[in-house]
Amino acid sequence: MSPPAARKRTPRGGLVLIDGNSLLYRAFFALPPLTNAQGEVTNAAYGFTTMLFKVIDEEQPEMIAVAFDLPGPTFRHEIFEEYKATRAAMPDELSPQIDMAREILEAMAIPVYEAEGYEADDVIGTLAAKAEGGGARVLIVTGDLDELQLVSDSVSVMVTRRGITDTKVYDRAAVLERYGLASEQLVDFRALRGDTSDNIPGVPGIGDKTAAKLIGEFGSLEKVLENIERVRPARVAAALEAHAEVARRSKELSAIVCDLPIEFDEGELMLRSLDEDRLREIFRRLDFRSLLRRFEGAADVTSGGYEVAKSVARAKSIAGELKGCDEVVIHPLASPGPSLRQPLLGVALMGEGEPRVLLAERTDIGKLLAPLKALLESPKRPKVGHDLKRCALLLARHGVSLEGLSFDAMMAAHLVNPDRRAQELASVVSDYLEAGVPDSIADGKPDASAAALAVQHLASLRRVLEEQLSATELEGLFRDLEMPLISVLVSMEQAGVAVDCDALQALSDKLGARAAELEREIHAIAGEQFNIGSPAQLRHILFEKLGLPPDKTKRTKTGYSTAADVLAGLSEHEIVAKILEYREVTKLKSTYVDALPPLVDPETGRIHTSFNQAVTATGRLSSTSPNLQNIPVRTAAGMEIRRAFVAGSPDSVLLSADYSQIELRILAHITEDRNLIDVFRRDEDLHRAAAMEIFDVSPEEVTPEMRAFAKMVNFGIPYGISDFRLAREMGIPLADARSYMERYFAQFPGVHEYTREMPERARRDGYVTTLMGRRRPLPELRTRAAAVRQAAERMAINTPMQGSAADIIKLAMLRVHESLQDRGLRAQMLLQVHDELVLQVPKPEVGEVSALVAECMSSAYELRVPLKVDVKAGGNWLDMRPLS
DNA sequence: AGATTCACG
DNA sequence: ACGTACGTGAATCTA
Repeated sequence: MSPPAARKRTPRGGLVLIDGNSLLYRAFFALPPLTNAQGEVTNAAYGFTTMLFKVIDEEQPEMIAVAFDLPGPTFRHEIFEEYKATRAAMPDELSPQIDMAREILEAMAIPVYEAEGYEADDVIGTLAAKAEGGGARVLIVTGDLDELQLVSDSVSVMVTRRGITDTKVYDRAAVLERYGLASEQLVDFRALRGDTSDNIPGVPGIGDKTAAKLIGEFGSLEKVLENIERVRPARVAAALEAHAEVARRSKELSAIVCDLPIEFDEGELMLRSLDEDRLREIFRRLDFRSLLRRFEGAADVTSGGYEVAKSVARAKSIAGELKGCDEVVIHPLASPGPSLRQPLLGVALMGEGEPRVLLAERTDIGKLLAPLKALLESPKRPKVGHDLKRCALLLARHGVSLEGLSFDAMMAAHLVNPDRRAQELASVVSDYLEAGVPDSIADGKPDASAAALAVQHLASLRRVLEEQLSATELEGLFRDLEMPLISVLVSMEQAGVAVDCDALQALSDKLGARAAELEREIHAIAGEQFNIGSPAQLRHILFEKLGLPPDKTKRTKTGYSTAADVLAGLSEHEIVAKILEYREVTKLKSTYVDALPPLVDPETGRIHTSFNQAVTATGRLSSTSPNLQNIPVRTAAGMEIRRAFVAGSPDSVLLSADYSQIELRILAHITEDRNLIDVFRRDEDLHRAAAMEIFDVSPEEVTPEMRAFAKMVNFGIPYGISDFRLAREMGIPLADARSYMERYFAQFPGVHEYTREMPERARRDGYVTTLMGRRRPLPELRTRAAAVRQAAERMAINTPMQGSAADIIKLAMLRVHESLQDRGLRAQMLLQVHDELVLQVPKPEVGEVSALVAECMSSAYELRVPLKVDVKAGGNWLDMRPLS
């Protein structure tokens, strides 16, 4: 990298304006508290300076300036005393860093502007307006989204996102995409919505959505207020009416002043040569080593003992080196986030020597990876990493299909301790290695030194965790189940699932209309406008205004519960049913119908969920962004959503295969309960059979109520249900529930023994295990606090069942995936929903695939009872017909 | 950020 | 004496 002194000046380079305070604040909170040799904290000054160089390097501006706030009140405090009143005072470690930054700017010959009684953004707004008037292009750099209001045809705004180096540049189009508004309307938007960080009040009850909708519809705050009678819903209109003055004042506070009396002197703004000697002195004093290197000649090999490679030539020689190694540690450099949409900025690799960091700076990452493609794709060259699924997905976007996944530290750490949610690299390292770790490592921040450190740590982690796996007899599960499953999940996530957005749009309109209608009716009954979505306001209406008797046994921390089951049992009052329907409709609309279409990948036209393999304490997968494991199915309205999940091509169908009562079959297997085993072997109706036992009646005498009761017992057992809860759910006396449970246990003695013995055994062992040896420590079983201990006892009962089911379907997934490949079928697994697999299948393959999937699933693991699988197929996830 | 509610197995 | 069914993820309200 060339020192900035040698930078070229492009004639049309434009003006860069930097919000000094905002960037320093961002850097201060984003970076670990770095200190120099004297113990002074320097993180903010360091981050600010890095950012400054980055912008100069990348933008090559012709002119540049930095604006700062001055201490003391501003004109905004005169308008509104409380302005920024909630803001904490500047941290002690930050203020001296502002002086450091000023000193660096002086050495770099960059002018600083400030104005008494105004903030840095007013100064920036003024300079931007003047520069724009003179025909210059302007780029504003800040950490403050409020400055987006300054975006225009020739002014764009670069905002920091996570950390400081991850930024996004907003032009008019980007503002419109994010807010659905023109930049000029953002002031109006903020006036309505308010801003807690600046303590700008806004209108109570109006959030992002409503504010954007109103401004989009009417154009400006003034237009909204003029047309207040046209504002719907009435609740919002009332709020506007009551707080119109606040909104007007909020607008005044929010608007950046663009006409301060500041002289605009092009000569002063021109980017000039910096004072290298002085800068070197400052950087040395502050211990800014990586910045110092810029002035000490180009050195690719760093002092940290790793090499940064930015050229294809170096990539080739690294590929040569790594060929001689048994295995390769690999760690991607990318910003955190959904892997399929993240750009890959580099890759750290380590064989037997020092780490090598491929960094895509001027060369496309695909070109850098090309020499390593064979190595990365070879199943015979084992790969070690952390979250290899993410790594594989990032590489796949550049045409590299990572194979030979051998050791994933995230997965290993999860198996060793599944109750620990945070499996980020940094926390795994700090748990298992005696090494302090800067947060930057796990964040996967595009930082070469962090990535180099990461691969070094991974090599050590691998040894430590392997020992732990072996000590807990988890190697088999790790090696033969979880590691191979990673590639299967990669292929499922890449495939994605097709969604009919038109159908969802139509459904959204329908649900929106219904919600509005219900809202009107509920307000009419209540006799006032209120936010039905606010439990606090709802409580007030139901229990105080309407005087409904609350269920005093159902209290939350903030008052009486208004959860659906409580509400349903509350009263016959007509408002209750309407509230329940309102809840259902708004839930479906916001969580699914409106949330799914924006998640469709523009490149594939499909939704790509992320399956997390290292989250649940029982070994299940989980699914995020979006969660496709909780798509509605239970209600009529919910089913419409499932119908929008489609095969994606006219010559394919969706095929769904699910295990029938897998957890209870596992229970039969574990307990060896004669009666339960027989029920499953004879493929009887389990709930009917249980009802016959409980009520001592013949098959024909079982009434629907009896069956429903037995069903509840059957489903409750795996959770360790209490007689108390059973009585309440069923609305029967406790004594009755108790005697029915006794009858149930008398007929299924093995089950009874299991529910008594399992917690006891687990207390002795300290953990429970699943059929395939997955382990969950339950130290709470030894605590004296009854509630805590009993909760752990229920986990001891539930985890072997839920966890074994997870083991079995994971094994089935491996076999399905492999069988499809072996047979050269085009069918593709898309989703796993705990006991169900969903595939997309070309129509000609349906017969073969259906048989294959059923076979793989039912023979995945041999139990004392058959594993029954039901297979269905159809054009969407709802309308499916049974196969097999 | 935490609490509440509710979607799924 | 104590609380009362396991495991998740997401949207929304509130402080």
